[in-house]
Amino acid sequence: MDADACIACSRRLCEYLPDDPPGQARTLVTLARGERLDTCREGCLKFWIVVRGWAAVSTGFPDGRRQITGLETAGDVICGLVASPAAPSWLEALEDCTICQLDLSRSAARLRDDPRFLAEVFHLTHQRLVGASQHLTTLGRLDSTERVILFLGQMALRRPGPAGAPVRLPMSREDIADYLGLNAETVSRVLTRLKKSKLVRFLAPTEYVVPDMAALARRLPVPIEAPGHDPSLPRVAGGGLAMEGRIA
Amino acid sequence: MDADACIACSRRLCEYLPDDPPGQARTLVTLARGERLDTCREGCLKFWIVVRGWAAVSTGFPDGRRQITGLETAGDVICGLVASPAAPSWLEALEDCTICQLDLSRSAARLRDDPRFLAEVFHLTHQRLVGASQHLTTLGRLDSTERVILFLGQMALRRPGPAGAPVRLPMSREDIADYLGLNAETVSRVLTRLKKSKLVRFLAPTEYVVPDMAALARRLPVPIEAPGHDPSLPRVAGGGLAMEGRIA
DNA sequence: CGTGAGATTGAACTTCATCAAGCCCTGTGG
DNA sequence: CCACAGGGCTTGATGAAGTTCAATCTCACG
Repeated sequence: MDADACIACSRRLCEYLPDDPPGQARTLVTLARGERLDTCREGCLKFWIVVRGWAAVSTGFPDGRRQITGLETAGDVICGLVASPAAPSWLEALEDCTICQLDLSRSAARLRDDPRFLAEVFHLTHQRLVGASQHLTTLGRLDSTERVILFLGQMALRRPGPAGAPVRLPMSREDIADYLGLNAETVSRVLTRLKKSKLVRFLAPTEYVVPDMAALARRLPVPIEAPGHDPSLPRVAGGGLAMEGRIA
Repeated sequence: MDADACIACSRRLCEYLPDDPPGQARTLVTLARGERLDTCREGCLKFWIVVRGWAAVSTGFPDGRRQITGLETAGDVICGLVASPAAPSWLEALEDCTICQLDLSRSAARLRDDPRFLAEVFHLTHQRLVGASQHLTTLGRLDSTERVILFLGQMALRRPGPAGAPVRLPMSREDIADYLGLNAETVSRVLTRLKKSKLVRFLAPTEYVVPDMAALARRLPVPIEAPGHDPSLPRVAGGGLAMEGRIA
């Protein structure tokens, strides 16, 4: 198994794998853009950790409408349990990416009594809930310009490296639209307006620079922050006592 | 303490209260319409259980925009940790209601190692995440008519009692609008259109009947189901082994 | 150099918000 | 008992915002 996977996965969920044969429980999957992994319905305990590239948690309607509920990149953990019986939900590669898939089903009986594991999955789920609630508010109460500004700001914050350096957009206009509850043409129009206003500068259709993050933030009624990362808490490497900072 | 509270609370979180003085850790709060309970920011472990009436989990912007992210009634549990540092978030009474407030902070050290408790809060958070993701998709991809139809259908399913009986709307048009990402006038217009189409019949502005739930459902690209209640699993009374049905 | 996917732009149209007026119902005070 | 006040609901007129459809442009790739 590629050691890079473990570097990306700060949560170290794989330490909960069964001791015996390392076999099928942990696999590295490579997805080409557009490929999907389906969330399992019932009776399985799977996790996906993005190792490289960007992927989207999406849901779809029979008539083709699609909503992206989360954008995930290296180190992000998706809990396979998130599937709802209502609408199908899946993980979709926005660009070529690598996913570490953990199947802990065989250890389920043991893990059900393991406080460290339970605290870890609680923390993951809670982080995701906070992110989902913010995104929900974005879709419900921000207009198209505000949504795009917030998106550009958040992507800039999530990119590793110094502030002010170029940000790469790992997805198409249509993907952005499906994340923001808009359509591709609207996204494009908002982007050209933002270019003209000098709030962002595009080096290429998928690469931009934010010259003045504070100026971006002033256009929004909410602070810009990376979703799913609580800046008030130190990131707990190694997992396990993740509730520490919250239950104290 | 009112015994009704414990009847409403199928989760029985109060069994995790410290044994010693029953004191301040468990209080019944009565809220008049519009009153709020603020989510605590840091270092506390509180839960709210709605005993009677309806309340909303809301967030707000400085400019006055409001988004309701969840509608809660008797038996629903709100995890106080849900607060995000970004925008303020609170629980707001939509009508006069009673809330059982549990403060487990003093037991936190013990609970951090209690698998039953951890499984319980994980389950609560997960249910909430599933609901939030569905609502997010609703706001992102359904038009105003679809949103209102889904809302009316879900409220009908959440009401105890036989299908087809009258449903009471415990909230104003503006509250509905803030839940659905619309404004009050639009909600009103959609409702009159639905009345004319005979899909719903209104006995009063806040009471309606759905003569044919299947007909409602046919107007939607998603099935109608009560948020936060996974129909595929039996409701586990008494809490504790709530992960049983999921991790197996 | 052609091809095709993605991005941009324009024009027409639909949907929803905004502003304003009027209605319904309840509670209150003369 | 009636008049009135006020909150919530409804309805209309208008305009802004976003979508749809279609045409064009850009650019990487064969």
